Amino acid sequence: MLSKKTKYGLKALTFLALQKDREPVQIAEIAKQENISQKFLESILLSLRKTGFLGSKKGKGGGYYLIKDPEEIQMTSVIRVLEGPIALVPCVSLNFYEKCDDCPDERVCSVHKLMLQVRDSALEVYRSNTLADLIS
Amino acid sequence: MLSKKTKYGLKALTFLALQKDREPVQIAEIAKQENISQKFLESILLSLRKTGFLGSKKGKGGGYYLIKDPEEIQMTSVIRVLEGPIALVPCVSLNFYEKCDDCPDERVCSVHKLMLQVRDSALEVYRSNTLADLIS
DNA sequence: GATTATCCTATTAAATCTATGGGGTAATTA
DNA sequence: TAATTACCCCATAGATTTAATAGGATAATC
Repeated sequence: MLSKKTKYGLKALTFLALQKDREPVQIAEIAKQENISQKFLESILLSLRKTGFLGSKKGKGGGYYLIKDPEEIQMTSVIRVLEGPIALVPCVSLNFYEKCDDCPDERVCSVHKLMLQVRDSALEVYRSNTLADLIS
Repeated sequence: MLSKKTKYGLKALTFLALQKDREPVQIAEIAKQENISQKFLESILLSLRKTGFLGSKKGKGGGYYLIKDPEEIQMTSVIRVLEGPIALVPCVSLNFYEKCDDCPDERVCSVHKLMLQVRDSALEVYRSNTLADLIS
């Protein structure tokens, strides 16, 4: 299941991408428009800034704004930052690989075999979608 | 992330599918071979029996056995029974649909748009895999 | 210097997942 | 028919993760 963090983060990114100019938008306004807990959104936007998706400005007239063009923001990187691994099990994860304790041999593991395919199919979707695709 | 329940359930199904005949296999043996907590596995096998995948036999020489051919067991149904929804958000789920509280209009929701594609791609994988495919 | 709005840490509340415990029931075997 | 075997079922506890909240610090603007 997709976490609220990811869901809210995607909605916020979409909201910011839809702004005509790249003027800063306050957390409070995004939270209100998208029906998100303001404090929770605050931490999400913060992590999106730290990972290079957003810029911020303090003081009056401040807020958050997109730092790149929506066309350049791939869903693979957004998902990995907000949600973590794209794979459903660590043993098929490209960026968060981990061996299973219980599994003696991945090469003959049925779960591994199935989840490898699921990962690849999800990856293809995320790779072929940018933020720009989501707002069109 | 895939739950242990689903992971263990898939491993158990695979294990049973690999038995030459359809002789019952004891919970204890499956648990040992696949490194699964016996009591936990017990509840998983029970739910697989109740949903028509497995049969069981009590008393000496008893255990669980596959009730259908591996070719007839689609991953879509296995996943739905063990894991629940295939979709990552309820608003794009075919079998477990639910409207989002916060979202005023699904048709213009970016999360909805993205997750619809992810669901479809996962669905295609699960539909094209039977238990037989996982053991070959 | 007052106001605005982000920044940061810590904590809590809730939900879900995983595992365990203990006894009950049915089938088999002798 | 008695003993053994192995599934059946309920209840609960422990662990982990997620979601949300609180409170104050910091920086920029007017």
